[in-house]
Amino acid sequence: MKSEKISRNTAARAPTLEDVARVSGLSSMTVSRALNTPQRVRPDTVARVMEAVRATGYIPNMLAGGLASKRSKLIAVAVPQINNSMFADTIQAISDELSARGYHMLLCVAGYTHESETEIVAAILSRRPDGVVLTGIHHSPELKKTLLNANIPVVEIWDLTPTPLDMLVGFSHEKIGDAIGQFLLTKGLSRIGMIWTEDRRAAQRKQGMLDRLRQQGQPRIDEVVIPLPATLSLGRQSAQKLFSLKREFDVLVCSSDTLAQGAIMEAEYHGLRVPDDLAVIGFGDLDFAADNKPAITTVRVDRWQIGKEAATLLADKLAGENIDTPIRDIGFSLVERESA
Amino acid sequence: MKSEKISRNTAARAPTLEDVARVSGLSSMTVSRALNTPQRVRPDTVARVMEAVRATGYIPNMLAGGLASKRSKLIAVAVPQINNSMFADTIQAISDELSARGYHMLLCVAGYTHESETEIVAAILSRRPDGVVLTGIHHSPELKKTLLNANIPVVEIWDLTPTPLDMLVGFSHEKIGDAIGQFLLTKGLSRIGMIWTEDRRAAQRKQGMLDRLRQQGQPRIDEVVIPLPATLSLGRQSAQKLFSLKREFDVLVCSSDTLAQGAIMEAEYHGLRVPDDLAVIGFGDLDFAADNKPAITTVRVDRWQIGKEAATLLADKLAGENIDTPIRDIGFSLVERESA
DNA sequence: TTGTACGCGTTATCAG
DNA sequence: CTGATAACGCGTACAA
Repeated sequence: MKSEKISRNTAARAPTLEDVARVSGLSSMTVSRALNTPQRVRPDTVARVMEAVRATGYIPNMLAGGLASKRSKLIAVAVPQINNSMFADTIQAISDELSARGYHMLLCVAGYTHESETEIVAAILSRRPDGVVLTGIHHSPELKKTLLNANIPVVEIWDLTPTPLDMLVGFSHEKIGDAIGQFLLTKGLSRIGMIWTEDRRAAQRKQGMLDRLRQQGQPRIDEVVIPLPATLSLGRQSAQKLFSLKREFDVLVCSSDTLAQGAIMEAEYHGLRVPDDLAVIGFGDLDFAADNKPAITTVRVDRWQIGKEAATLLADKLAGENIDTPIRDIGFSLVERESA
Repeated sequence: MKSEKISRNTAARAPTLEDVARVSGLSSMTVSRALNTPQRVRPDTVARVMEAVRATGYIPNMLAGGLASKRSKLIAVAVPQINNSMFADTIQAISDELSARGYHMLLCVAGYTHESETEIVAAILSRRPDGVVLTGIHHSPELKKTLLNANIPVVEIWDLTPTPLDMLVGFSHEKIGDAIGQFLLTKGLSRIGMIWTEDRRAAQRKQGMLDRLRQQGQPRIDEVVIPLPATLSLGRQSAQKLFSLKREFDVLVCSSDTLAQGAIMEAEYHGLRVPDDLAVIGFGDLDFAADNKPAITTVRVDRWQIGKEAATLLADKLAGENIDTPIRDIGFSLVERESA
């Protein structure tokens, strides 16, 4: 018995609530309360507890706490990619807002496929997060079932649908495509080159654009499809491919500002003046778009706001507040600058 | 008693190991083994378990598992910022490697101050992560004590020191500064403008550069200091400020490629040809650097590799492997391209 | 190969 | 306001 104690001590077992209780001469339950709901404990008792916490170097064990209380104070966030300028601000905003609300963020890369997302989310749920943020609205049936079954708040982001799993913060990619199409029509830009990434949301924007353009007859479009993530290099290469077609272009429409920046660079390299000889349109209003030379005409979406609202929705709902508008369309704006 | 059971059922309580055991007609312990160490269970028993798992929709509870086993399968990662191109690739690499090794990533924004990092890490430890990744090597004494006390593997990244807390993957900022200084000397670029962010690692690079330059006499340097994160816009503005000094510059040295890109843009806007009239140097070799026009002369560091090695070190150590080289200097290379 | 007993560290609940 | 007791769901250690 005695040797056991000694070995335990030498193993430097992390102090527990029990240890703090012993040192402070209180029960572990009182210590727990002093830490979590100090207003329900006499101030001087709280002080005694705090003193003992310092003395022991106690650090709460949220695994145990979460198990007992069924609240993990964890929010799981699934994104297709982390090193993608499009999502980085959103993730940062989620993280900031969550930590202000006392939550931690479990960040998972779900990729762009149904399969991986489904597996990832199943794995995620084993952490018993209090809430989940999912990128996009297209999920496998199993995913939906699993998530509904888990019975925790979910926010889908970066897209729009009248029928979200639970809550949603995003915008309509179709409408953005439509707006771009309208813009092209208005400007009389009919010989179109597209530099487009493969993901589903980009595809929706493309569809919206085509739908609009086809109202005025069949548009002439040449397209280069590229894998994610979009880079300046891919933008240049793709523009190069388009130019090598030896066809005249009025405009290059790109699925991200990064690609647009590359396309502009390549155009100028080929002696084309932007926008006089060739217009270029991007998407995202990334931080360089406004200051690029020429400044990039693009579609602005408030990536930061998406994250902030998503986190706020979750935290509010978990705080028991009533969510009157679980669907938040944060909209977008076509920002006409120099490049088109 | 009976009503309790019913209420529990209607409350749709998540199925537990016990439930799976009941359905499969086995003990919960066997189910646990079938799930975690299937090789120690008869194949047909495993099959029965899997069947029951499907039937019940069981999802393991890692809070309970972690509490019992003292292994959370969680790695906490603290970075100053998420939406910072410098760290994004590293984070992505950590995430990828960790998930391949069966770990999840708790991502925390620690900011650039000691205080916040210390608090963050204390909060982190309450999740009982199996390991921690910290950005940088300068930590508060309390942080070190807390971390050492937690007795878990730690990897510090993005910097170099002979005395890490535990393990380390990074490179020497001083040496990079030295290399840049040497480059300037070799090229005869003596009228220097600096566009520099405020963070500590950038300061180290600056110091290294100055030390080298001073070996050849007192260099003439004008500097614009900017807050993080670095943006193209800040690069342009800073260059503008420098130009407004009405002094002649041979070179603009920037603490990141993003700033360099902006500086180049602003220089060209002022009718200066890069590098003929003015050289520009960046840092990071971000994905646009090589394809910028002119291509940016910069210092390449393998941000991806940092993340991959950091995660591997942790996972290896946690797997009980012996780590012979806990300090990994991944080095850097000065990439001379068009801008300088 | 499978099962039993117990403990992990905390919180909910109810009693004082 | 404080304390005793019983979960929470799982894995360790040992027994069968």
